Amino acid sequence: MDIIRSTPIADQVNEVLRGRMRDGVYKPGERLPSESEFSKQFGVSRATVRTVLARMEAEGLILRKQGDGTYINERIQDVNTHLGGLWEFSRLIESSGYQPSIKSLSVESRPASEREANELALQPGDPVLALRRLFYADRQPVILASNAIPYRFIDEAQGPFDGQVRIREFLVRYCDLKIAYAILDVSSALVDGEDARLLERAPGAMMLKIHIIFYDRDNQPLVCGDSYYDDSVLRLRLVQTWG
Amino acid sequence: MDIIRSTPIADQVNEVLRGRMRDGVYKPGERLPSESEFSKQFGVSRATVRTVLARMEAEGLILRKQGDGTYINERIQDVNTHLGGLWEFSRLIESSGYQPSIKSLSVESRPASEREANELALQPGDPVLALRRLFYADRQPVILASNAIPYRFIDEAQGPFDGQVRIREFLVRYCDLKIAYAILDVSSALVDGEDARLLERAPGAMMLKIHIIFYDRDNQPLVCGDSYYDDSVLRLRLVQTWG
DNA sequence: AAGTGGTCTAGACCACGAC
DNA sequence: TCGTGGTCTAGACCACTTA
Repeated sequence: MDIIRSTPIADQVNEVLRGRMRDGVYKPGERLPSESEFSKQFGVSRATVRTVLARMEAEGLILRKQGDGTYINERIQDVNTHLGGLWEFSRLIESSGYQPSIKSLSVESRPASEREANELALQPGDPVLALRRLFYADRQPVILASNAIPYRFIDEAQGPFDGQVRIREFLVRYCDLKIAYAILDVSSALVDGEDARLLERAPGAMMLKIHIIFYDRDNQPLVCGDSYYDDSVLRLRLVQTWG
Repeated sequence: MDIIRSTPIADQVNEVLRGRMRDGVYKPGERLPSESEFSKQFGVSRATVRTVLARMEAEGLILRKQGDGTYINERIQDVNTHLGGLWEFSRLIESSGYQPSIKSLSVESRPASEREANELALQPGDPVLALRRLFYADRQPVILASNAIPYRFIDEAQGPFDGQVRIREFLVRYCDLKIAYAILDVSSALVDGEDARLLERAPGAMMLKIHIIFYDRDNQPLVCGDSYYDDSVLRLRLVQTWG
């Protein structure tokens, strides 16, 4: 591997190891080289190797056993996601084996609802940019997402808005903002009327509803939104690990 | 603080800091002492302090800002859970402000269904211990959980079985097994008949369904199960963070 | 006994934010 | 400029598994 300064060494090692796992250099269920072996191989300290392995362990990709070794978790290989899957819809659709695409239904500026104002720390009636988007798995609509962003965040010089872009990228490109964390509420819900029609489901169909608010490092709310998620097509599969 | 060997220093520091947050020594939104300050204060290396803070950051409890400082995230204080909330039902109910209790509906040995056999790496018909439990928030039933454990895991000398115990503790006490990770599928579902009656909901009520399989470090499946979760009473609120 | 991951230290340098 | 968190190193010792 070529070590380049400027991007953290740990990230580079991370990429190389994930690449080797993808390419089958290390096979599912197999035992990996030891930490000191990696340390020699990459010319980095064992501590650095360990931060990389800790990250992979937290995602369930590997299993480490004291006194024994580190093994690739063959059950996580294909599909499964981290919590991120709950909202990184494109990646989720992709990992379920479909071709993801986004259709922008509407991009408009309007006054914030009371709930939006409350969640985004605005006054009711302050302008927000409202995005309404439909996510497709291959040709089938599977997720209907509605988001609101305080209009004052938006640098209009960057326009026109591309409604097909992911929220995270949207915030970077048009607002120069970075998400630090999100709070999600998961519930079940019925879809009706226009929503059902867009999702090509019968009125009264059961779906998962995900309400989400994104915040930045300064604890400023950036975006809020509701998504309806067709769990008859997409599986919502999560991994939970412990120390 | 009294430093005791035998439990890791990082865990002890962790406990002390969480205690101070609970007790209001550090208040929501407030800036914490610097890493080197903690390092001096506890007489441990900065690296140790950092592993503790990293853990808290991953749970969304604190926000760290380079060049500035570390702040307590006031939005996470009260209720919110980590992914663990999806299945550590007692803790979830508690954090929603209710008194949790568990009623054991049935504890029986029976042959594994085809699906169970598949998920637990058994032959169909191999015996499993089937637990059926109802979780209450105060006096209201909110979660109906059905789990199956391969019977060969169970050390009968430890019996009789206590159906009111949590799965994690059950595995430790009766099977000497430790959970390493779990894979969950979240979907929406209707409850009917007996299930609806137990949950005191009308037949055809909408609920969240959580299917889960637990594994140990050797990637051996330990338990599988289905849970119905009344999201009209309990909120399922998750936190997602990024590096 | 040898090798593995788990914990911890002391110290270095860097990037960034506030003053 | 100074203090903060972010990254990395080299080395030590321990606990555990396997042979």
